Amino acid sequence: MATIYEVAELAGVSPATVSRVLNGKTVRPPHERSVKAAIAELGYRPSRRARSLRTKQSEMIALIIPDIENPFFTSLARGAEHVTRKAGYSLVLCNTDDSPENEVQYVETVQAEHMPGAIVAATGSGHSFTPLLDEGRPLVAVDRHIEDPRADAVMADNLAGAIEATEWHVRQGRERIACISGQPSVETARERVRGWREVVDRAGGAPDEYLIWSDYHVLGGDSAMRRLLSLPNPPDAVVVANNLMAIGALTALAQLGVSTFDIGVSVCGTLPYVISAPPGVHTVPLPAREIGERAARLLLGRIDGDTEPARTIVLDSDGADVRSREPR
Amino acid sequence: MATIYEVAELAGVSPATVSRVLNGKTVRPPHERSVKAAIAELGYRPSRRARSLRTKQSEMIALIIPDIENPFFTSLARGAEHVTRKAGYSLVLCNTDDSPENEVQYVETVQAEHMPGAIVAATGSGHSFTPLLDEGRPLVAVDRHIEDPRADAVMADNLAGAIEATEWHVRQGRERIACISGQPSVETARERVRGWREVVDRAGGAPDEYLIWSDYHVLGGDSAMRRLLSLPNPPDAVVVANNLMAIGALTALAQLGVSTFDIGVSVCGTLPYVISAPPGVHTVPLPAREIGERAARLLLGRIDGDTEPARTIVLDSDGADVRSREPR
DNA sequence: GTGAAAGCGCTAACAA
DNA sequence: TTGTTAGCGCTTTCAC
Repeated sequence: MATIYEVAELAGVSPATVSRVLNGKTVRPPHERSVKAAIAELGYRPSRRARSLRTKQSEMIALIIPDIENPFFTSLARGAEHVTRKAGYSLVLCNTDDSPENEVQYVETVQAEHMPGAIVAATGSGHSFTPLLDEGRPLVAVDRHIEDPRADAVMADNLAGAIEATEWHVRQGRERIACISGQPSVETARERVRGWREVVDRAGGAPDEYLIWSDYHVLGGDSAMRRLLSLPNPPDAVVVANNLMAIGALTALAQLGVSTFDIGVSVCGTLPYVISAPPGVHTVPLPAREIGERAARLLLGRIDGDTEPARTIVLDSDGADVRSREPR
Repeated sequence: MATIYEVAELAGVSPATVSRVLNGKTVRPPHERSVKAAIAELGYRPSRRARSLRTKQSEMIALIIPDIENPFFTSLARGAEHVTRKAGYSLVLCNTDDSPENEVQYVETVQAEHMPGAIVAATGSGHSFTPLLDEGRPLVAVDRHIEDPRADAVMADNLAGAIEATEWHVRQGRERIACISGQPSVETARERVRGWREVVDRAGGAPDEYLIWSDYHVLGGDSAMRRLLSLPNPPDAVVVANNLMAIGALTALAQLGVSTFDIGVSVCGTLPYVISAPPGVHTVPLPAREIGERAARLLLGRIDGDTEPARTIVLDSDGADVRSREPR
């Protein structure tokens, strides 16, 4: 690959002048022309790493997520990629498999590559990311908060979503509404339980066995649903707290020959590629793509020097702003 | 962030010695100890960009794919990420939306960041990538070939898959087997049509209207299926050439109230998260994740200096090797 | 085995 | 407006 020196020599100017042309500084037109000609002739591309070493900037953003195979994160990634690409940034895909060790490895990568910031869906509390915040790198949490007041966040309105999911059952005339959620260490799992409980309590509450803390995976939804069905007094409706568990739960129903007429299912999240939503199934979409887009825009703003206090952006099912909160 | 000089000073050695410790060269044990202590104390991380500028190497690989939201590419990405992470490399997610302009932009990113190679599912012939091959950067094509003998490739056995998908219908006693494929410019679409035709021709062929060149998207599958059903002499079975079109086709059937008993469906690819495969639906899985893993391993080998002639690795539905071909 | 010094390709002062 | 020069943080000769 050609260097700036070769371009300079071919164009008959100094490397500094080439640099100026590259960076849109004012240069006398004839010089500019010959520099551009030389660039074209040599097929020259400025070296980002050399520039980066000098300017201490980098156009590389980390997207740190637990599972790219979960369609929620896939859509989120798509949204983030779209925005970052348009801004001339590249997205580094960091899949952690929900493992803190992998998170730490990727934190080190962010440091080693001097990435100016990251979009993060953390496993647990997110303390792995403290080093990055300490160094002043902006972080935008997505889907779940990071336990650090310096990080921005973009989230769905999980409470409202769970309330809507549960109220739908009520409107259908269901009276024994259960809930399958994720692990209690996960913020969204807790929030959705809170929404479910709020509605259920208004109608006199639900027995303890109606709440199952599962794991957000397909198999977890499957076994949770089986457990609910085997109860002495089984529910007539279930709120499922995420997309993958919903698939598991619906699979269990299908295999057991139980119709969604007998037991209604309402889902916090979008069912990926449902061939045709069975009757009795309701879905409260999660604006995954919009979360990714908003997070990317927020992060780019921070990188650009926005020093406002950290914000939490909450999006409703349509991806519209619910409210913006000041630092927690 | 601390630099190698600060570490050297704290450890009472020269930067060169610190560098040697970092790179595992032989250094007198006491020195090594004090250097390591200094590194720990300062929380020092070597700057990859500085090292990269000096060594002309980089641990960043581009994954260039048309659509991360297609579960096939999602799984492929997952496999590639897994392998590259273990090898200390990072994956840059390059989503092209099937647009050559975006491909070109990402080719420029690969150059600017001096990435040593890329995994590529190209739009069209893949000529966008010639500059990279000209510079000697190894490329591994996935899913579809690149029209360049210098690029390796890892693919599914699409011909065999389509044959199996079609023969399944034959075994079910179907007699009028149609095919919904992608655009003829796409290699996999052509291969799968070839497989379908091979089986169908053995049984006396199929009318022209039974072959639909659609577009690999959900809506394409939907409208293609509707078109087939409205034929004067509609088929009693359909081979659908990819996962997304299969979803569209099945949705159409469901909406029209046609059962898969009346019209069998056989799919080249994996149906993502099917709640329960309807009877009369058959699936020939595509080893997406394995393709990603193999491609990553192959690419890392090339980066590592493997200069054997370009190979095409073909994997069957289980992800096992079918054969390896010499350059085409 | 270790240190001094040069240089990777770029940008930013500073002079001219 | 332009060129000269120094330096970003590292690795790698080359002496010692």
